[in-house]
Amino acid sequence: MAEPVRATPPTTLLPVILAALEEDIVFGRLHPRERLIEEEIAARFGATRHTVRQVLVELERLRLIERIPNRGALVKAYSPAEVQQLYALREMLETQAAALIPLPLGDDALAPLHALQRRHAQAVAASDARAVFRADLAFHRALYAHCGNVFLAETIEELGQRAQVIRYASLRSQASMEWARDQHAAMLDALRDGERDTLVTLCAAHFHPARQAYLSQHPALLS
Amino acid sequence: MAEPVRATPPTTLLPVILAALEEDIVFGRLHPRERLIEEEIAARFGATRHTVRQVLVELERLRLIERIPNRGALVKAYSPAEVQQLYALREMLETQAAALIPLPLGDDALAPLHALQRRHAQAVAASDARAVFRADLAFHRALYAHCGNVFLAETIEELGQRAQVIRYASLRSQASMEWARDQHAAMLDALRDGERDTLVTLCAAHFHPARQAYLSQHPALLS
DNA sequence: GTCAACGGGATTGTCGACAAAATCATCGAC
DNA sequence: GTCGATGATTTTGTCGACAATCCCGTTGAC
Repeated sequence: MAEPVRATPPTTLLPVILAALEEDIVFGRLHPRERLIEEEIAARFGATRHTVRQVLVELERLRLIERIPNRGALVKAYSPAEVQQLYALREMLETQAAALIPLPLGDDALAPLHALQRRHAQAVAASDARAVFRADLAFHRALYAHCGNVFLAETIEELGQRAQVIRYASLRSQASMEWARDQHAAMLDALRDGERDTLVTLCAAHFHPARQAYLSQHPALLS
Repeated sequence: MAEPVRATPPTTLLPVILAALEEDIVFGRLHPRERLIEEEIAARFGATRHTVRQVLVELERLRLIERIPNRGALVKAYSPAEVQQLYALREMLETQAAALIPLPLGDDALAPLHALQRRHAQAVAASDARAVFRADLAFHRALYAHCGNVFLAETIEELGQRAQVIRYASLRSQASMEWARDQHAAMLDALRDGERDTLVTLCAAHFHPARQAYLSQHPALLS
């Protein structure tokens, strides 16, 4: 149990619980292999068990938990080999997507990206991990939306969500967050100036520190 | 409504309904945009509405239907542009996966693939569309399992499932099914002989006819 | 001492019924 | 004749309660 109950309007508790549990997992307040008990969660949020159940289904779809019939839900754990493979695939997809974005990107398209970049930078400045998390997600989604392939963009986002647990290991350090911020800025410059190679390189290397951090922090996850 | 009720043990109706609806959609007995009504389905299979509801959630996860809050579930439709993009991504991923499979593949690994190939060939010979469908799926899953990246294999399979609705447009013709069968055989030869270029080319071109068939059959899906 | 059967408590799964929302046909105003 | 409101009907969403299953500590036999 990590956070106190949050006062909310009587209906639509579902998205609140979903976001809360998502963050609990991503920020490591719930550890890999930890069990999620429906009734506990229901009590925490003042919701019915039915609502919690739907949230768990959704978390399973996001691959943040695993649900075993009659046994309950566990926070998913990734072995080092899986981390390597997941990141290899992400690198492949994001490289391809970066190669597909039409360059240079016009101001109409750049403006929203700059806005998201500012939001991210502000969150970093405020050391607000939760805001950094959300802003980073939004920035990458907006970036890859320009690759011209809805399914590629969707797949990249899904894999990003799956990697959130891993990524957070690096989000913890202020230095890493600042590094990501500067990389985002460099990406925007490359988009503006039409520097394809720079962009592709930036996208490919963007998440290496996260992988490293996770592997060094969880040396014993050889399940 | 397409099929009669099937007598089954009292419990675990869920997978039965899931498989039935999946085939109804893939084989075009349920058309794009057609509405799936919970109570009708429940009555057809003698299940409770709760069970049907879970099936619909699962079908949504497979991207075969779309569920709109308070409005119900619709069979998903793809616009020509989406079909192009989906197939472009599949081609990219399957090409990469084919490039990652260690060659030549040993007999231990080839034997199960040959078995699946035989199953597929028999289904084609019997003109059993349902069996062809399942066998084709199993063959490709087993093939790409050798690429060494679980997530890549999973993603390929998911995109394949999403494309099933489209793919079936070509599965209809006996000639197309025989063509697929011969391509599978050629893939196995390339795997055995270590002919990387042949394999990659085969994998990349494997589903072109399906895309063409879908686009020519649904010219008006420009939603 | 080990292991298998057993039971109490905890946890998940399913059901029937009711509530909320959307759809559709009808009706009236302009 | 078209358009917008109104109410009945269809359809989906949610709830509380009960059933099934699993977990785990205990007991007893060998």
